[in-house]
Amino acid sequence: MKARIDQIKNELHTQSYKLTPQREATVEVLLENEEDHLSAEDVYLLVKEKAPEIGLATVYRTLELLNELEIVDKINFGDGVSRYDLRKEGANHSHHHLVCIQCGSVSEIEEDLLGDVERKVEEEWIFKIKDHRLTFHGICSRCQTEQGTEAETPSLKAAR
Amino acid sequence: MKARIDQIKNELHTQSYKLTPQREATVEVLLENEEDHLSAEDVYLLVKEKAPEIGLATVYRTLELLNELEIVDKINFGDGVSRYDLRKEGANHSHHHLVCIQCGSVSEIEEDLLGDVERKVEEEWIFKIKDHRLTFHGICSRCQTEQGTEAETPSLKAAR
DNA sequence: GTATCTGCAAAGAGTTTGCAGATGG
DNA sequence: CCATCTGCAAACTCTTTGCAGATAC
Repeated sequence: MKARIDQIKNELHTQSYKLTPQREATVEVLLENEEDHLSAEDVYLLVKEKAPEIGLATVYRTLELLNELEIVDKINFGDGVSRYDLRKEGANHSHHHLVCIQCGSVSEIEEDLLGDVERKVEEEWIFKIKDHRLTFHGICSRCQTEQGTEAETPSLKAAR
Repeated sequence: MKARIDQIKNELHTQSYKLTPQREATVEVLLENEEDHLSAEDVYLLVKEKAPEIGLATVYRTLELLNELEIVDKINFGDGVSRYDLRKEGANHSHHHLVCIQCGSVSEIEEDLLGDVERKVEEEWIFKIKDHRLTFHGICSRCQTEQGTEAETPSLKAAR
């Protein structure tokens, strides 16, 4: 994790972006919550704990920047907010997501499931694939056993 | 198409929703533009040609209703707008999309490519899949040949 | 030193909602 | 008839932007 943060700092340097404390704190928050698909607001609140003077606009600007540098993926689960998901080191494809329509939890699948599918699409539709988004909506294992559990992740409003 | 519209009307009836001229016009527009991934605004402008008195709010309400009845899918390609995509007759899974990052065009893949993948996910992650969203981002066949074509679909702002 | 970055507040875009009047069944 | 639906405008939410002062390099 130490290594990863230095790597990101380095990436900023190389592209001659300044490494401000705000950007540093934002990256730290993203690393500390890698599993969590945070919205800009979520990130803002967490960064505020480290750097109380930060403004929401700066968080948006930083996330935007990190998205352009392909350090995070901006994703969207159909509720009204963008979420920001750290790319795995060296990954050039976004990973997949399982969104539970009962409790709202989101989990990740690292494994690349689309190798065969992509080969087929590139060939049959003559489409040069650069990235993909794959999300499954359904019932997570916990909700399948624990009947009738209510929303656990209030920040994820039900996809309308 | 005549059949499909009656089927949708029937669906509304069955659920005891009223069949107003506004709803009828909206459904017609969706059917006439099945290929087009219209935004609410797009739908509004098209419906206005048939029924000039309609309000944008009604379009939103109708699209929302059709989404709940699973007649349309509300989808999101990462630009700021929701798009509404008519489900194919009898389809219980959303189809797939190819979004060109050069010209912004969106095309569809009807074929279900995810059979094997879904079986694997359900088994290994113990996740009961109800629906999926699969979008590929890349270069469409036309842009691969015609070098440097500019945005053709101005309504699809580049995903930020 | 100075181009870049920041916080703030205001603006913008998309979507939702409250309400009073209209209307489909 | 009357519950549901509509148009309008205002409200709301998320995100972006303009600006003047601050700061990394």
